[in-house]
Amino acid sequence: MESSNTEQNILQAAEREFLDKGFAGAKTTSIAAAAGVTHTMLHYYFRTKENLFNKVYEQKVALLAHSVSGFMLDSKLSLRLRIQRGIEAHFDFLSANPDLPRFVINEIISNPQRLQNFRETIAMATGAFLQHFQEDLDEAADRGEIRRICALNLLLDAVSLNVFLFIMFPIAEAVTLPVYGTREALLAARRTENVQVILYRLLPNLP
Amino acid sequence: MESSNTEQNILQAAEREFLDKGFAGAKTTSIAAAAGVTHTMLHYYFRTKENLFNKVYEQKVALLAHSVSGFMLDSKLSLRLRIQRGIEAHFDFLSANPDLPRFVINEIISNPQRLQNFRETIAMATGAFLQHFQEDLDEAADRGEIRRICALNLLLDAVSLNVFLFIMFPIAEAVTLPVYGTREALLAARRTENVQVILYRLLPNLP
DNA sequence: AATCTATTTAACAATATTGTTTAACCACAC
DNA sequence: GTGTGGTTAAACAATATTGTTAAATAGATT
Repeated sequence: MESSNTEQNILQAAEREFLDKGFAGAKTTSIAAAAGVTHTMLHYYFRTKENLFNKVYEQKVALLAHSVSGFMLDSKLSLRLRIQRGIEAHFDFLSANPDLPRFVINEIISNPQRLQNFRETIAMATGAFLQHFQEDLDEAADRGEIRRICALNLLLDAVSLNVFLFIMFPIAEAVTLPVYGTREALLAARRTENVQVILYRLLPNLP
Repeated sequence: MESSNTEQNILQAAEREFLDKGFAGAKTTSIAAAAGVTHTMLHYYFRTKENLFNKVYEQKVALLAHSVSGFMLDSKLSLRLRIQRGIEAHFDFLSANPDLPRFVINEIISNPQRLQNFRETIAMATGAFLQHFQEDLDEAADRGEIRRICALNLLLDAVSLNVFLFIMFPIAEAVTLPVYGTREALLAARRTENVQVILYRLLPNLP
């Protein structure tokens, strides 16, 4: 018996289907077919489509939340280097999970109730991080290492630069393919550029 | 008789519904109800759901394509000022059409065929713009007014910063509300910040 | 051997959704 | 007045989709 195997197959097929087509666009029959199991088995394991979706969704929300923690490398490196590494880690995470942000936001849009459930959680988690991050920024600014800046703005800048590419990938690829040629070249170029943008943003005015 | 009025009512209701829920999530009955007309009328005017969707979609793709042209202000202003105005115009356009990018990309993801139809169109239109823009950038760099930069990178930087906020608005709002308080304050802050990021990116190294 | 679980096949029920048809109504134009 | 086109209402057909059920099989567990 490959019990957990079948369950995993269904979950993986469901993940692919939900990510591509959203909740409404995904069909349980199509998921079952993609998973190589019968329609009956899908309901046997998950009873309802909603149930199956929630399993996938919770897992993905947790992943997305985790992705922000990539910014919090509290090493002994310089602040600038820490920020650089944080952005690169975030970018690499998105490379491995390219349609995660679109999936999560789409479900929130079509079902706003979902956001309410963890609205406060978000505010608290990021609030704590931002407060600490702001202190680091201010201290570095006091030492003249960086330009003075609002931590929230810096965070949004970095996340915007990184996430946009993956959310709009097909369009971005269509626009950039004549220049970069390959997908890999595009990713490499943007990974570098995003870091540069933030570093220039932080570069202090020379005296 | 309010013939054109009914048709417009349907189109507007369809737009709202398609933008919120996507093609699969939108229901013709729900659209008809929202438009205040009968189920029959919707089919009388548009025959099929697909038909109605295409009307909305084509209109939105045209809008999105048009939005890039906001960057091309060929005035006699300095390059830096032209870029600043272009970004602001783009941001304001997105403020007025906040879910346009998500709508267009979602449909492309769930129906990749759509992209093929205007893949070359995109490449050509942006290609022409980028070539001209790159010349302007190079000349300004020669004069020492800005840092030398790839036009495509600059375009992606600006568009990323602007578009991300609107695509992820509910999440961004949840994160930033404790800091900015209101939606308007958030928008104003990001509008300014996005321009700043690009201007710092362009700031030449002092000699 | 008896039992339990995973599995397939097949048929079925319930509902939602898209799309059509018909009959009737009303206003306006000719 | 007659006809035309927009409109409603109601019923209907066709299909898709979700979900359930029953019967049979086979491996593993007891």
